[in-house]
Amino acid sequence: MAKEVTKRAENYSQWYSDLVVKADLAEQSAVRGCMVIKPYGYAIWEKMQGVLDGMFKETGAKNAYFPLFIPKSFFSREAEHVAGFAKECAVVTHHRLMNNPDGPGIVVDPEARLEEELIVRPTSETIIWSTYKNWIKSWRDLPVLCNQWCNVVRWEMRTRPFLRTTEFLWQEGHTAHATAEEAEEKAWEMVNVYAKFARECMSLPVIVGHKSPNERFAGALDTLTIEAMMQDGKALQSGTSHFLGQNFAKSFDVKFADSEGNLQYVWATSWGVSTRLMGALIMAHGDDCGLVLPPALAPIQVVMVPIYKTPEERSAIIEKMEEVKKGLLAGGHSVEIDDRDTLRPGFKFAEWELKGVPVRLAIGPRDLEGGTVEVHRRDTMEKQTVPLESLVGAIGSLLDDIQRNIYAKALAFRDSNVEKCDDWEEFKEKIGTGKFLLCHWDGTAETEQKIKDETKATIRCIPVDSYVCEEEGRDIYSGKPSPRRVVFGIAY
RNA sequence: CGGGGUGUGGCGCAGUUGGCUAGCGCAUCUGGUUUGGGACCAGAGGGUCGAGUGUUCGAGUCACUUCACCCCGACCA
Repeated sequence: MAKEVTKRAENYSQWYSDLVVKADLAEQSAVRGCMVIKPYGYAIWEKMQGVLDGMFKETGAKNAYFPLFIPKSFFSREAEHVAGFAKECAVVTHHRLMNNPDGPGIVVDPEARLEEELIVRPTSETIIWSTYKNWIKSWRDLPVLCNQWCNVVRWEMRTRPFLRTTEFLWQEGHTAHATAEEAEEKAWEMVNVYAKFARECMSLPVIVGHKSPNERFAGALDTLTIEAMMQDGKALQSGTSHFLGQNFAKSFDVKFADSEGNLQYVWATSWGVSTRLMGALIMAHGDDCGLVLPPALAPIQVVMVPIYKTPEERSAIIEKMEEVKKGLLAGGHSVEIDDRDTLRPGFKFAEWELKGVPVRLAIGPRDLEGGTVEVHRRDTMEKQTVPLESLVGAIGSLLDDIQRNIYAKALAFRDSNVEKCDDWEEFKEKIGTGKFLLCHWDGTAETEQKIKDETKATIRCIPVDSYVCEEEGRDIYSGKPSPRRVVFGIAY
């Protein structure tokens, strides 16, 4: 039996297809780089959506929806933006199919060619700004704060489950402001919303910072990011917030009359997070037994597994469990009783562990007699026996503790893999071993590019709230002066 | 698009220098015993070996062609 367990552990240490598929989160479909998100995986996404949506509303944003198809001509307006996306777009050229006149099957009707091709949105800046043009006339119309939950398509050359799929679900916020200061402040507000969400809900320690010019969003003046470290030491850009300046306003001619009657271009931001966060969750917390979900995002927080021999015992235990469930539901926890009669307890234990359920309760004849419950926590895999009467309170604080512990564990891991580095030879040696290196950088794109070419490492961010190091030094590569250290890492 | 790899029951794989009836594990179905950490025994069903062409008395195995997928790179959230 020990052999069997070892074999499984080897399988699950492969983070992508194996863990994800076997964890019942997703199956890769036959379509290139697309994903089926199964109900359990989708439930996690819905949880994320719910929390984030609430946080957005607190900032004053409102949800809206814009079309999936964007006329090609919209893309010709913002040159820099298009250069960043045009290479990877799906294009609709026809609107009808017909029976194949030369044989069996269906073909595209050549008569049904579109006058103007439609682009399946890779992001919605162009269509949203075309719309904002009509919404914004006066300073009284500002700010405009819209968010959209939708899917987008980017025809990437290389895909990875959850991290870079051809089609993905996301949220994109687009705001318009009267002043640069207000827009910039909004960009910061939103990156901080993401950071708070990552840290408090996902138990994911992230570094907030600026992107270097090379890594900036196409068309942005400044890109703010939250960067996370996965368990292999690689970096994952988990969310971004862009200060777009007046680039889009100028390209789409969005002007407003200020309080003195002067026409001005608006100032813009955009911000988004995607189903990539699901990948972050899996890779940051998962272990050899499967997923480890933070209680705040777990679709099921507590699962109950009955242990019995006879039908009489079974009904008595299930009855007791229903009672316990009521108490837990009243305490605000999501609970499921696994009353499947065809599976043995050990199998169920393993299955729920795979799904990452934070807490498992087992009740058997012994517990029934003694008025106790066996409580198992997923993060540490520890078991303890708790008296029934104090269970609800115990579960509440246990869930809080798990939420904190997962964060602490991830933070400790990251801290132990971030170090300062001032020597180029040492940099080359260490960067491939799964570390973030805090190094001096001369601020030029050329140096960054050279470092990338030689080591695959990029500047993950210029940090503003963790690992901030404002000290004079010399660039790790060029030796030129540098005012501060930045975070280098190998990214997904 | 370059470099490498893999295609054999639902899943994961073995299959020798070509050889006769294509195997194994998991899963499934039936019956029984089990049930506090992924049960066991007995039996059963399920495959035109990715596709095509060729070599051969004979091809899962060799050659060529083609398709699909995976990994590495360029691109990227």
